[in-house]
Amino acid sequence: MGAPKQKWTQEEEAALKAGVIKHGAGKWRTILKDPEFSGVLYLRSNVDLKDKWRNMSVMANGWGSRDKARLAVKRVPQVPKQDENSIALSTVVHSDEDIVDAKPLVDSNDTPKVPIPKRSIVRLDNLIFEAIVSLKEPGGSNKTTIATYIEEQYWAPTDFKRLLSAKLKYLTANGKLIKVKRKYRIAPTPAFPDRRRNPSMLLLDGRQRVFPKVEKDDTHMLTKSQIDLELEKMRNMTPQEAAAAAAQAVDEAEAAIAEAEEAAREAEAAEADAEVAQAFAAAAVKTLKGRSNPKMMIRA
DNA sequence: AGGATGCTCAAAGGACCAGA
DNA sequence: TCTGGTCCTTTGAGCATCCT
Repeated sequence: MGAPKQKWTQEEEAALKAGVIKHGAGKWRTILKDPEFSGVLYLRSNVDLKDKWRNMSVMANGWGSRDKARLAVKRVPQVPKQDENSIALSTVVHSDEDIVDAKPLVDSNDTPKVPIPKRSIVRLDNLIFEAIVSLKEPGGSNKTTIATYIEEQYWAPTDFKRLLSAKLKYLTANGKLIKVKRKYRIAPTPAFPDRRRNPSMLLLDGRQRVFPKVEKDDTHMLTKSQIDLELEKMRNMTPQEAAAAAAQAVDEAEAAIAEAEEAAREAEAAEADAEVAQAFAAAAVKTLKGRSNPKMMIRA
């Protein structure tokens, strides 16, 4: 082999985790270019990141790399991007979010089988932001317009309207959206959010940031001069300071992952409850269908 | 407008090395 | 010898640009 083996340090691993949380798995080039991580990951290529993330995911699944290689589906032609992201992070970052899904993403074994269209799986709040941004309506967009936009762009579930209303309400309550005369527009976001408090910050469409779960007294807007000051500070960082910042990012990322894993466990429990409820409902329907006389049904 | 071409990026699989 | 970790190569999708 050409290059000598370079063992991944804890710092690099943490930077990778933080990068995946920030940009998503599969965005290896983006992570490498991110000044927040490039200082730590400068020795790594995008392929290295991908390989390391693959290893880390394999370990998390409890499979050895050889086991996984054997079990791996034989090279489906270019499974769409975001796939690994959705597999690896769906129980981490996205676990507490509504998902708009075009096709079944995984089967019961969490094994991807069906090639998924590019825009197949997205979070509803991201869609709402995307709709508002794309529609560019003065004063914001109303619910109907947003719904129409999303339905045109994505496959929407049957109870989509209800989900949308709930989500709009939630986002407005959280201060992420501003509602004026039935129109919604995006609330201004802090330029340099405290990521310890907003660890699951996500990048929307490479341009706009979404900050889930903003605590009431948790936001602070920065003025332009403050932003300039922050930028200047970053530029003047010594390697040691940059390393310290990276280490801090690592801690934050790990805390975020732990949090997300907890949320995922809760989601799984909720799913199990829902399955039980569904089974009861199905049994009830079956019982009722078994009765030939409709009047009897009503009385029953 | 739309087809051809080239570039970039990511996924996947295999090769290789080191340690248990 | 086996297994895990890292590196390398191949393949294909997406995108931008150029040309007809």
